[in-house]
Amino acid sequence: MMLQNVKGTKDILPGQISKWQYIEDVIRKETAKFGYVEYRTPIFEKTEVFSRSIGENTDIVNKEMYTFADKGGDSVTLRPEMTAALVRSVLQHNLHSLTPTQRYWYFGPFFRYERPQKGRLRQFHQFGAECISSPNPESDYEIILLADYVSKALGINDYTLKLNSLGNIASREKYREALIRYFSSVRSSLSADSQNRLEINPLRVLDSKAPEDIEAAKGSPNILDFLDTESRDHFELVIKLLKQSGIEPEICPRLVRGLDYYSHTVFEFQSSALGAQDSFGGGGRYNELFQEFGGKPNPAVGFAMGVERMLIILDALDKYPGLSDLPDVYVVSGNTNLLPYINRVVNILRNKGLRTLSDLQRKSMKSQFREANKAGVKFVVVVGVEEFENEKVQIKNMAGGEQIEIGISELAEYDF
RNA sequence: GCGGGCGUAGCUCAGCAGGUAGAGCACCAGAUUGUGGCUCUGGCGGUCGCGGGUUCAAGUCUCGUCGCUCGCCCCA
Repeated sequence: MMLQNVKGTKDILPGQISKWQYIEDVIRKETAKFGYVEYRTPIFEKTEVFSRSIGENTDIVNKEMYTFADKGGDSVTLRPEMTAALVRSVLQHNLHSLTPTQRYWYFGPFFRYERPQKGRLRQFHQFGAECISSPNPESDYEIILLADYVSKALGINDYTLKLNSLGNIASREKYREALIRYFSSVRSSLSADSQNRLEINPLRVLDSKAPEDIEAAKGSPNILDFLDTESRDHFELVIKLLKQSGIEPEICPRLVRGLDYYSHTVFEFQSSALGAQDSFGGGGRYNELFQEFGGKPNPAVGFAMGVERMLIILDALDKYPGLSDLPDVYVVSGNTNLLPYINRVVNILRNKGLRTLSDLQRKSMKSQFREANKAGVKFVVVVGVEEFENEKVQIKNMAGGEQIEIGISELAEYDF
């Protein structure tokens, strides 16, 4: 084999690019409806940006980060997610003190060193949004609604919204203790992985896929029973607002997420069109992250959606509108001596705004027609010796086959 | 890091119980010398992922290796 791409990376080939552009267009339109503005940060950051925020004992930090020392000896990391980088940037530029609320969206590549499988790559793309500086449930609602708008605008109508609350820090700590007590009592029936999780992050025993863990988790305490009044009120208003907007969340008390910085609301968007990795989006509230970075406490909530996973869903649903990046016109000629005249014609067409091709291979007229046909143009403009001598061009409609002749002086005004 | 499946022309694949490679599509060119799509004819194109082993002989058996893919872990 010749040189190949790096494992877990994908070339986005020209035949696929219109799908990407379509998704990006939809994202721009929908986020604009909510008044969110785009945010771009560097592809890599100092390693502490992620290790400190995401959690030292998460898989992302432990084994999935692309971390390396640069020539100066600094440890840098290809971003595995956006939230930490964006919080770093907002703090650095004091954007959180310029307006009451900050609303941002982003789109770009992210990197995680994992074994690739369906819907999981080492370089993948996420679209996401962050709503910063509001502690209130209406911002949780707004963020989920934005994800809903984008999903539905893309035609993903039948997704499942899984929703849970981890509560505030006090609630979560109480629950954590109860959970450790419970799982310790059935420890021997847990999978090896989960016995390990019990030490590191007991919440994650809950969403294990191992049958014995699922069985064991059935009798586990319910996190929702541990929410204090503040946490419960918050969660209930989020649910109420969503329902009023026609979004029916599925309450999943065992939904926890792999990033340590979440509290209160957490959620996932799932679709049956995907494989084992069935969630195409997820997010939650992160009220403590600003402090982690040394800033003043500042509440926020956000989500991220996997673009490749949305693509899988759209492919399965065949949900693309008529996407076309086909050229409009091909200028055919059999005679290279006519190049100046050909180019004059080509330029007139391009200045009309038509996507115009011409032959670069010095092929026969027949071959040029074949290429024109394959390219999918609606019109061929024929420029031969006779046309040159008479200052004319032939215009052939490829669909019907009819052909007319007009003067080159009329070409600029001709209605194709 | 672990487990399953796969690896033959650009693509999709065939190749029976081992005897030194085929099809369709795609691509290129012709079918009475300025015109496509249909049809016909011809052409280009493969060290059968790579390396070792068994054999007179391996795409076909065997071992290893690499790659792809699906799944586990975890996430988007």
